[in-house]
Amino acid sequence: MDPARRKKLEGTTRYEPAEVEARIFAEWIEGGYFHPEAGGDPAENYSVAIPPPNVTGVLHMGHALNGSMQDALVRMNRMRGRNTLWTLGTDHAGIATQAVVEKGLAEEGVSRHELGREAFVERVWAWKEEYGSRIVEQYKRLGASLDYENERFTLDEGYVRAVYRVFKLLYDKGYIYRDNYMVNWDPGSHSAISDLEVENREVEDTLYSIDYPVEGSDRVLTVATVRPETMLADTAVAVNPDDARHADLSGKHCVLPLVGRRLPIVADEHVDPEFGTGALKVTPGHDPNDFEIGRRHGLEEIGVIGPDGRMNEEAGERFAGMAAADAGEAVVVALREEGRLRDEEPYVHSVPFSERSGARIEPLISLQWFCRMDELAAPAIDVVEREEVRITPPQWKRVYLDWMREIRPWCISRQLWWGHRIPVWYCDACEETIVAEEAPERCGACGGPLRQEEDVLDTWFSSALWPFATLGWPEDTPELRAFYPTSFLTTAREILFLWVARMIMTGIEFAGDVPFRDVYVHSVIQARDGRRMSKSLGTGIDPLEEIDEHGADALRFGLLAMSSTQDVRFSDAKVQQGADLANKLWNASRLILLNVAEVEAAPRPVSVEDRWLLSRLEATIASVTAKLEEYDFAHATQEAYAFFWSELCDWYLEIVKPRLYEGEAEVSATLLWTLERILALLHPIMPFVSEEIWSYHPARQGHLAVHSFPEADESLLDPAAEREVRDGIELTGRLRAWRDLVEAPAATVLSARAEGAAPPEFVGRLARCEFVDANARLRSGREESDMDAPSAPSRGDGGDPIAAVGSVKILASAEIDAEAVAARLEARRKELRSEVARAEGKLGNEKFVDRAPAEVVEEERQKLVRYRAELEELSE
RNA sequence: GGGCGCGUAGCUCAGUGGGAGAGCGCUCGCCUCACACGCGAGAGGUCGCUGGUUCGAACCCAGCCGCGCCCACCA
Repeated sequence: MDPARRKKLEGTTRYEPAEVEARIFAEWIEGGYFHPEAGGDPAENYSVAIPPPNVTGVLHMGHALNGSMQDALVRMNRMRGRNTLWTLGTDHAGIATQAVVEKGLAEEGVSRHELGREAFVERVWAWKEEYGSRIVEQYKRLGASLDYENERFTLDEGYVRAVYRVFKLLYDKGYIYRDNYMVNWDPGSHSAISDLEVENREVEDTLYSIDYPVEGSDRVLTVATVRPETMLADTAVAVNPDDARHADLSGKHCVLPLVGRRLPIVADEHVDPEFGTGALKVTPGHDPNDFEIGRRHGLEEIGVIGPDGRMNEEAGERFAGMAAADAGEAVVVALREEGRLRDEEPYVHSVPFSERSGARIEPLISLQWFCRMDELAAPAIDVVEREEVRITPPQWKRVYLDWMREIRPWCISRQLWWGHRIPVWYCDACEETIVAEEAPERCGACGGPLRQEEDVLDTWFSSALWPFATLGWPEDTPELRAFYPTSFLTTAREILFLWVARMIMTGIEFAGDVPFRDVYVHSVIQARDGRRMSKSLGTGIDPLEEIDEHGADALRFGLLAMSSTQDVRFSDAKVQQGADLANKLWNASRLILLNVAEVEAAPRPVSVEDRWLLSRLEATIASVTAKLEEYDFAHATQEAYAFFWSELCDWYLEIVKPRLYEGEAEVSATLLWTLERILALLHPIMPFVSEEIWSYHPARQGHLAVHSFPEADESLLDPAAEREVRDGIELTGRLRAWRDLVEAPAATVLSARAEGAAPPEFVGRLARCEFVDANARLRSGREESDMDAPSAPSRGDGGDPIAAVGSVKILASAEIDAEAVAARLEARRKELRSEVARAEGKLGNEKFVDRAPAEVVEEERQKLVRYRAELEELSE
């Protein structure tokens, strides 16, 4: 090792991620490791398309978790030598981005309408150029091995071509159509939104009961509503066909108070006779259910609330122009004046809100573009049923299938300016509608001028094409041939329908194959107090702050360790555990790298503990790898941690230190081999610290990022060595515990005699016992180590045993307090008596002996024999 | 209204038919020449409640109590 490097390694007793991470990342980029050449076969290659973050986005904990998972798998497969692509890109995020820029304009006192469409869109692009790459830079901080040389955007030129092609193809198939239909109008973003972008919240409203007089009689039908202003658009009253109370009214009419309109009384199954009086006012223009009833009965559809949330002229001049909520109050006043208001009471119910703007949804009928989904859904259901697309954990498969089987038409038009403007042109002269991938010059039918549809497409319409549009579809590109289908997708469950399902549908329809083979639905990391992390609640935890404070490796390790099949609270302790692990890796590596003899890295076992270590290493590699492959990140991290920390550091390194300091070649080779493999194994999880340490490893030829991933070597598995060392470890622990209990001074070396087979050498050294055999000859202990000098000449010399610890007898010694020993003895006897009683009870139970598996019974018998023997010994 | 899931050590979570585990926190002892972001040894749990199945239940079944999430058109 270069003397300067050696000096740095010697002097750095703490791993400092901040100093390392930026430098290492630059080296990876310099190496071009994350940008693959388009070649090879998708089945052998490995590719992942990142769920594109919004351009307006900043990295949140969900991105960090999702990114850590993807990067772990991407790095592992890249190291395995597969041609690996992790596609990078961002989503134009129509509503969110438009809102950000509009807010900026508002601060300048300008509205987008004053600016005009073209200028506004230019402003958004300018904003995107300036701020749109923030999140990309943040992924770099995480260490994500994305292909930064080829960043995609859902509005870049090629991508727009893909979107228009898909629109045209779906239109030509008759799936896309334009219709007047009930939509979720979001007054906040001033656009229709899809069902999936609506969330229901519990709200306390007032339920008003209103009397509708029945025409030509004294009777009234009392109906109830929380939105009195909608009564102005009522076009019927409905009752349940089986409701005896109203059976005679079918075919008659009510008179709408305030308005005077005649309302037919219709019978419809939807009406719940238990609710109120069993009469329902029907407002097809402003209620989704009533809309359905209206269509069933051919009712008139009247709209009284406009897209601006205000009453229009249909509401009558008394209410026209008022905000809907104000109109509601005015209607109540008017009804009260007319004596039609029977009752009002507080009423808690769930109400739709826009997830985009937070505004209360205004259901209204509007002319929109829709896409019929059932034909697209059918094959997408098949592939999941047949597990050509596997969904993990499996309960989400059914959730997916249930939703897909009841899929409804998708409202794909949005009344925004930022997005893919719908590729439809209208001729006002001859009323021709032209759908085309490129703007036509003039009307094909009459040659008249054309105007393009004003609306843009739902952002998810373009995201649905992500896995293949990013690879150049509809062109037949080398990238598409090499990397489609992608290998897997990790996702939060909240976008299972919004995004995942739609990618599967479009992938099959347009790219000729499923977009990915595996979908892993990950858990949600909640805030520390169990609430959801949210910007508006102020409960978010900033991953970048965590990285600043603890390092990217620590955050990655922590997130993977805390991930689970169920939602979990963010755990600072797990991130700290990751930081501690990075530091421990660094220091254990220093011990090895600064003390090894100059040798090759190779497994060269010469003792039972060497064979044990190599066996445990290979078993760990096999297990961690399997866990990663099955998306069990929590156990993968835990097992890697446990092997490294307890088995390698706590035991093996302590055991072999004397050999290492002596410069023994075999142990040096074995340690370098082990270090190489554990660094490679951990690299997908903790890429920075592993890469940094690797830079000091004598076997290094290139970056660890492209080093081979360890494959478990079964020939090194050694169950006999594992058993022997495990027993030695257990014995060491018991001897240490005994020392503690009898308060043996730390410096005292106990004399002991092993009954039966001698324990491994390390037991004596680590437990500070000197083993003497029957001839009182030193078997191990100080002779082989240069540990501190013997404390006193008071060591036992084959004297009387004063205690037994397992198969070891402790011999009398001046430093050991006899009373403490006696107390310890008694405690152990008590323990043993209870164990004997338990085993006897079990074995005395005939049913247990008869019905339990033979090996379970036999195991119990052996335990009993052991416990009895030890008890007898102690009772002497 | 339907569906899914969760209640295990002080905290956050593993374990899912044969003697209760991890990390953190806590107690005691150690600045032992890789690491005090460390080392060694401990304490701490009627595994939500009640019944059932079983030789045996944290684990399987039923009911109940508490909590979370998703879907759904009850005015």
